[in-house]
Amino acid sequence: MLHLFNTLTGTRELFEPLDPPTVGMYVCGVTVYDYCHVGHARSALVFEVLRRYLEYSGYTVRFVKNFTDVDDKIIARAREQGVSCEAITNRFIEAYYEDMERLGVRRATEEPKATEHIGDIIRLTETLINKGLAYVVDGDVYFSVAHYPAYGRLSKRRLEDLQAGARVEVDERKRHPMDFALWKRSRTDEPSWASPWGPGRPGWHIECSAMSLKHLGETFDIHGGGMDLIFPHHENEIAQSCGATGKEFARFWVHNGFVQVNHEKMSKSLGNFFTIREIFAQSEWPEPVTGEVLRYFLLSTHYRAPVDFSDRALKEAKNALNSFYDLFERLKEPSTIAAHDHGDLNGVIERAQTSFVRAMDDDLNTPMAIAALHGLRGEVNKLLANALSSQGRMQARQAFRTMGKVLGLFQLEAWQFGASCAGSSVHDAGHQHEGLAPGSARLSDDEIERLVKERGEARQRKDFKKADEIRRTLSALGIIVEDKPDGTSRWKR
RNA sequence: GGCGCCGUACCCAAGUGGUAAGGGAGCAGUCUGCAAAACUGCGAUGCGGCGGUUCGAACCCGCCCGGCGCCUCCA
Repeated sequence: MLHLFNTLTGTRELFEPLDPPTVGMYVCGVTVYDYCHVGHARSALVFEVLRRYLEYSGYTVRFVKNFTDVDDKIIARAREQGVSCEAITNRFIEAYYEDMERLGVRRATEEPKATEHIGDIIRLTETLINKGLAYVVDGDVYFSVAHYPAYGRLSKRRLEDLQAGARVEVDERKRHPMDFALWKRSRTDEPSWASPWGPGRPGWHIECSAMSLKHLGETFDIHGGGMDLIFPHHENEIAQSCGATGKEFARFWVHNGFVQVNHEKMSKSLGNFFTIREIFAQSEWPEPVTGEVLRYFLLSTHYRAPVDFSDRALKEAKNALNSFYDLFERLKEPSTIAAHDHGDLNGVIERAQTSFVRAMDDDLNTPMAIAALHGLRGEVNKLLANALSSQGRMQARQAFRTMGKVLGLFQLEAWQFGASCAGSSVHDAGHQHEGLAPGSARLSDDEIERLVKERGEARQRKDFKKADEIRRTLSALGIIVEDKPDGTSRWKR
């Protein structure tokens, strides 16, 4: 039974979908005017994991994630570069997909764009005007917060408090300083669409109301986004949606915490952000490995807590993953043990699964879920030391795959991860590593295999001096050689 | 000024009333030709501080200290 922290109520609540087994979930995506940074990655990842876990729990998820492709910053960026807004948005949507793919973030079931819903937005705005919740001034349309009594429900703010703190210059044409634009009159060189109020474009908040309404209906299960969206964006969405339909809007509001650098929020204005592509470009690991390391790092902190980004943290994530993939490689090695001899494997797996589910059910406690996987790692290592049949080994690997899939971890083959590889002095060393060469290693696999074989031969004739010399050579190139009990060796980068 | 978050061992990080998970690093041991990996053992009498409630508090309440976020675009 999944429990989720609901920002609306400020408490952890039992999650039950409105219309099981379907779950309707809307998450605010990105404004496509620049590359994504780690903060965007975290948000995308958190809600993807929620989606994966809901699916793991047997639900069918309708997952809607939007692109904001009309916005002041997009216009500014286009002007700056002397290109059209479409050129900007197309470019960064494509970049978004590239980044997400490298992180292993699956696409949502629907990914609507604001510009494809102008008609819906206009109709919704008209409804709000007709209901007396919005008014027109010189081709602009504003939402009237004073006419929506529940304003502030999500962010727990009172209009009076907001008024006192408002530091922005007040637009004299607005009836209340907190009134916000549903529709903005366009200047001549800005993108615009015909509307009952003249040519213009939608305000920021209205698109999410219109798109969620269209794709998920008036009331749906989960609405997510970064904590910084609670106010004003989500507050305004609620006002618009509930104002227009008179119905409940999203039932659960889920917000992720920030990625920080040196304990400060990672943001454009502070200039302390790392784009996802920068991290991949600078990574010493192969691309799929870097993606998994980032996932592990981001999921090893609870989604609502802040997480501090650093090279060191990434390295720690890599080390932790190494211990899993090292095990997976050993699980692949052949066993002479009888097929029925599993020890207490079934019990061990069952207990790990119970802990894993309990953790995930508890407001998506991924750090605890990861701890359960570490527990299983230790148990399987012990069983392996006491010998485990080939069948048992496969079963164990499959358990890691199944639970790991919820977090998007453990799906690679050990050789892809750069974990221990069977050396040429052993069986089936046929793995191909082309295209995965990490920046640090200059030797080809063939050369490494040759040296490992040479070392094996030296060991056989007890020429340990020579053997150690070869190992040192390889070690200097970042290649670790491990000797197995049967006298053969495995290696890893 | 208003709203809110965080502070747990050297580092990361769970735990939100019943007596401190897990990972990394470190140290010691087993194994090994030597290693590595794995396994075993060691490590906070204490959870920012001070009070209070309670049979019992890291968890609840109050005050204080330190760090941060939102209130303006922001994942």
